[in-house]
Amino acid sequence: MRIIKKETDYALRALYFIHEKGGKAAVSQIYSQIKAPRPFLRKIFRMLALSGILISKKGKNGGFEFKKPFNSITLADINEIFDEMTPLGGCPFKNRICSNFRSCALKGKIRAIEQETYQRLKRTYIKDMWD
Amino acid sequence: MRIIKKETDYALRALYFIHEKGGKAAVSQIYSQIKAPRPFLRKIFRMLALSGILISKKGKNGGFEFKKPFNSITLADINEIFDEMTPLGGCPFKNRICSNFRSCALKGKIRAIEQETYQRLKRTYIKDMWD
DNA sequence: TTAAATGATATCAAAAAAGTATCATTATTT
DNA sequence: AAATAATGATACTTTTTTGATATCATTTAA
Repeated sequence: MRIIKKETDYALRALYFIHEKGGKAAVSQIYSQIKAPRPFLRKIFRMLALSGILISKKGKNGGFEFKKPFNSITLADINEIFDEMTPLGGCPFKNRICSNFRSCALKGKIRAIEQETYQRLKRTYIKDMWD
Repeated sequence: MRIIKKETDYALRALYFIHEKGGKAAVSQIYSQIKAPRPFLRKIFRMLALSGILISKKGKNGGFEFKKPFNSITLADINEIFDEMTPLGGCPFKNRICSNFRSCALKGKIRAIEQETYQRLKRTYIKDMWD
């Protein structure tokens, strides 16, 4: 079972770091602190910006700052940027849908469990993850 | 998020099929019914036998039958054969443990969520998954 | 004008998951 | 005894996903 991806892990650490630094930082200041590869973290940050978690400032002295308040960000907010949930009525094995899709009783049960876990992520605020 | 692997999925369908067939069947009778590749299902069945879920009978007219009663088998029983949980105190990214393992606050939180999901699997009896 | 930041995108590499192939062993049937 | 049909064991291959790079364009402040 894989709850989160490495991208989510890096994103969480990076967001926490920015928060501690007063709410703004550039990738060059962060990546070594959280042991993330610079170009990978850059990609992650672009997605965080596209998703409305951060605002990016280009140019010298640029960087990223929070758009969504740090205290309001949940683990689900970050996770869903990097990992898709099975849609309602969908099969958890997107690419390997078998021919009994219609009558398949399992997919709904598995998805329900996935959704319960997702609800748990929704209740987890990242600000509390370092307590 | 990936709750179960395809191996678990096939195993569930196969066990249900055996149950419907009266409690005993050979791989050759099952694989086409559940749309699983024969050699893959064979490998899966060997693991189910090694794990004490099934008993195997070799030779002509051989096959597999339940060792553990069908009604007592949970989703967790099957899942844990094919997918390992993060151990207590361990890192969910086994292969990419960073240098701040000791002080890492995240790994415990993520594992706790994983464990909650696992507890849910433990409460799910496979006999009920076709209701 | 230069330096230092992000935007965008294409590509690559490593790991995990899914699936195959093959030969050995065992038991039943003929 | 021989043929058949099942599992045991194991090594290998392929496909998919995840993690990571590389590169060039654009923007902005000093």
